[in-house]
Amino acid sequence: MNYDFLKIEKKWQDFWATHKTFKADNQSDQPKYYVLDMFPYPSGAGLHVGHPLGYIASDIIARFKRHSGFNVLHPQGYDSFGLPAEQYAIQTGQHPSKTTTTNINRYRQQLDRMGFSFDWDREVRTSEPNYYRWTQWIFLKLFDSYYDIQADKAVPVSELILRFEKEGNTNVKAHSDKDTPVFEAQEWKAFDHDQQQKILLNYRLTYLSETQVNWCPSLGTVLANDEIVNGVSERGGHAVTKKKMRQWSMRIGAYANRLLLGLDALDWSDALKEMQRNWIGKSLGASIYFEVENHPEKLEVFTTRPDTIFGVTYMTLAPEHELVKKITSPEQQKVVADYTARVAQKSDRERQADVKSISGVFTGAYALHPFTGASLPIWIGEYVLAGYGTGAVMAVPSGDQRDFDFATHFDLPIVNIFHGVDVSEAAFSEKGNVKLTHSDFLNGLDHKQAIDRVIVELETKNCGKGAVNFRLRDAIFSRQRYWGEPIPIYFKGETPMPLQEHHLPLELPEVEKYLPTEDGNPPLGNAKIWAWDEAGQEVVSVDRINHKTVFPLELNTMPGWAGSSWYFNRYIDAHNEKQWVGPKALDYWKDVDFYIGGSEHATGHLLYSRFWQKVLFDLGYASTAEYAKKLVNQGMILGNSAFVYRKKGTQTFLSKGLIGENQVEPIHVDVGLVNTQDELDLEAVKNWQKDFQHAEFVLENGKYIVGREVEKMSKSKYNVVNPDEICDTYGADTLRMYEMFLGPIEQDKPWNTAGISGVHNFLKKFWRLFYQQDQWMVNEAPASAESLKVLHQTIKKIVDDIERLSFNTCVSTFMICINELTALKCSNKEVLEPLLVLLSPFAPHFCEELWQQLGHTDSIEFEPLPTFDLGKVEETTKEYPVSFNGKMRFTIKLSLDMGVEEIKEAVMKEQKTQDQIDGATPKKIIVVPGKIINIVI
RNA sequence: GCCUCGGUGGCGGAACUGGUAGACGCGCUGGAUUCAAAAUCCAGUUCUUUCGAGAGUGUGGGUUCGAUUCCCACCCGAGGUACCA
Repeated sequence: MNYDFLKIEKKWQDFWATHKTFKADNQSDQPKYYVLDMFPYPSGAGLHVGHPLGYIASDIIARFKRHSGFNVLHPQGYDSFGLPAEQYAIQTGQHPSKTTTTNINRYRQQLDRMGFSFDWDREVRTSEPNYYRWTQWIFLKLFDSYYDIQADKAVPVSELILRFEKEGNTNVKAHSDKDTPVFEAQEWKAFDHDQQQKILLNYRLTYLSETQVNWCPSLGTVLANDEIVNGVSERGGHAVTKKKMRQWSMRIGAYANRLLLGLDALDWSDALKEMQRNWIGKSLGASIYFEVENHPEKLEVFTTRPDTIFGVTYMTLAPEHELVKKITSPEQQKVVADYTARVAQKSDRERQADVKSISGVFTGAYALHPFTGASLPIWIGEYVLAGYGTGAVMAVPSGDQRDFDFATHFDLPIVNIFHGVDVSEAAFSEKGNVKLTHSDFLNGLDHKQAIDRVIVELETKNCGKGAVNFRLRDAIFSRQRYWGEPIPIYFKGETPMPLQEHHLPLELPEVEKYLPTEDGNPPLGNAKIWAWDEAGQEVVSVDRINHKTVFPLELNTMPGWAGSSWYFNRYIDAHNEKQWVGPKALDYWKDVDFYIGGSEHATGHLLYSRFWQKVLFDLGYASTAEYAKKLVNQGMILGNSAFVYRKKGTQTFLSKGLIGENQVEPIHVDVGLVNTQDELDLEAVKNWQKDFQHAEFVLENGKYIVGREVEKMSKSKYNVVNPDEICDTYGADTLRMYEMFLGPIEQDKPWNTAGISGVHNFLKKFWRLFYQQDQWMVNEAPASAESLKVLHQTIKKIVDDIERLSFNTCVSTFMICINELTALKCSNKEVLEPLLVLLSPFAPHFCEELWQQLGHTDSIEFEPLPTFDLGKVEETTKEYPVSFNGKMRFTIKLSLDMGVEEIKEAVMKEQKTQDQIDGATPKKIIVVPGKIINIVI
């Protein structure tokens, strides 16, 4: 019997599906283990060999843990709301749900072929009402909560209202909008409903506000900071500008510190934790309030260098700063207006592009130095960002290079406050031991001492305080798109009103057009039935809005990250109709034990989901404050692009070796047209694209050899390798093992189909220990000592390596094992049976089949892992290398249980007989038990 | 610029806490088998070499009896981030 992988793999995939082998129970006496993959967005392109890398690794863990006696939860689903489906809908008019379903079916087919042990009964799709109902429910929970700074957690708004009724808001310490008014209990009670709601909105964890947003005209939507890369949209690379819009936001800023502190306890890669830390961007410093001459307003700045306060010679505001309009002197009105208008027109990209050119304008107003009372001109400068700190800086040209450059450019004064430092050429921004000068009460103090002192002084004078600032901004939550979760809110005038829990799901309405409306409303503005009848408690026709109980519903939808911020919880109890997750199921599964996915989600999904988890934890719904204590980032599998070389301006293509001095342009050709020797199939390439039909190929040694380059796998580079094709030619088990064999899981590595034969041969070799020319080889005779030693060494190594996620060395270990057993002609059941169990996480179909051939009737999946016997692995004696001054001279066979002194004695004896060193006396002998003996002469 | 990770044969990579560097696989070379091929098996494969040996893990230093591994400086690559005050 041959190794017929196609037949075997089909057989076992069907078996697992019909027997629901991987269905996990929410109740068990076994310990639980939750293995999670980042769920895919089902794109139209299908999977390439890079996609399953993480799924293979997590599947190995899941299967390994089942063998180790765990009740394993290993679910999978689809993040199925998103932009590509909607853009396809705009082009074709096809409903996105239709294309989404098609794509999901294709994904499922491809996933099934690879033999993953997913519990598909728990599948979630974020675009299904029975799922997004709970996404909306979480939105309502956020709407109904505020962040209490004293309790350091989210608390229901009902408690906030009780406090307002009792004592107003003067003593309430909570994260809230800056412009929240101060009121007493009496005043609160006197407010009407709308006024009260408006104030409460300033506290809610999700709130409406007029904010500067990143507006992408091409996509017709706002974008969150993490959706913008290098000043253009992450998707499509379109320009992004600033715009003021009334938008829903999430008060993630309230959690900045906890999100930062929580990282320490997580078993995530340092790189990823560092990315989140930088993104959160905590800095320590001070807030300082400057009086403005002849104006009641105060100018607040944040600085990390309050110690340089006496070096301040002017102030700079961001062009968007709200005080700009108020304080600009009449003479300066025009230049200031021109300047701010010019800056507003620039896109983020343009603004980032000319970071080096200095621009700015004087407002005509002056601020007063809090200690010296000196007049400080207030300027506007592009280099000050509206979004960071207060959007205003105190400029210290001697201590900050940007301030220095600005001052030099506009001829503003520079005061040197650093003793013995020359600041004529550049600012001194080090925080070393240099003492301050020209700094009044700070004279003679160093950086650290001065900061402490000046904060005390600021606080006594009531013009500043020590402060912490975070770079992390609140996350804009509204998207002007169709294919996303509707926000469960309707409007009574200006006041947003939440739907009640029992009204959910608020289902996405049908629309005729998926584009925004002509008056700029989001696509939901096209829906005919999209108003809320308060009396009937139902969604009704928009025509009825003038009726007194019928109100418009929110037209924006939620962003892509909403559904993915909690899906891992839903898997735990995916069919619960009454709750987001049932407490009993949650209590059993709790959190994710092993999470795997790409590091590109560091500042998006992985931050937002931690935020939501903490909110849900504070409110008593989630079981832990961090849902994934262990996270692994799989690397990318890169494509091995193939190039042909066209002689400039001709249709002549030169084989790689013939390029020489010729001017050529490299052109991508499909990697499927090239064999493992880099030889191009000329007939196939002519049929592949019209451009090549009349091409002339110049060959070397009768062949056209292509050039190779490693790049990201992508359709446009024609370097995509389809896993289905690999499964057809080599089988899923080979593909699984080969992907693991390519290199460390966390590392990027190039795909090379040529290398796969090594892994495939391994499986064939292993098969031959069972069958040779149709003859069943397995015998029940006791195995030889050598065979048992090979077995036990293998078990030990594999178990160790899986634990440290070194899957590539696991594959090598299996290969060595089978090579040795083949050499020993070992076909003993005693050896092969445990090996099958050990190998089955890697090559599950292969092992199930042979397991059955060995006479078992149940799946190998729950077979306990074989244990190793150290006595069989270790020998009682061992060859020790003996080196002299680190150089190896001879080996000596010693008993393992010898003590260090005994070993030394034996070595000395041996050394004398060998007469290796010419009469020298050893200074010392170093013995590392089990490893090496070194003699120092 | 700053932060993080990495740099080992022709290639992917191994060497886990300092202990015989290059496991395993690809590729390549030679051989067996075959009419031939495929498949399979065996041997060799870091470089240099006067065949004694010598050099060798990005470069230069250091610690150590001993360094791919630890320390310092630098070079290169990847990812993140950036007028962040």
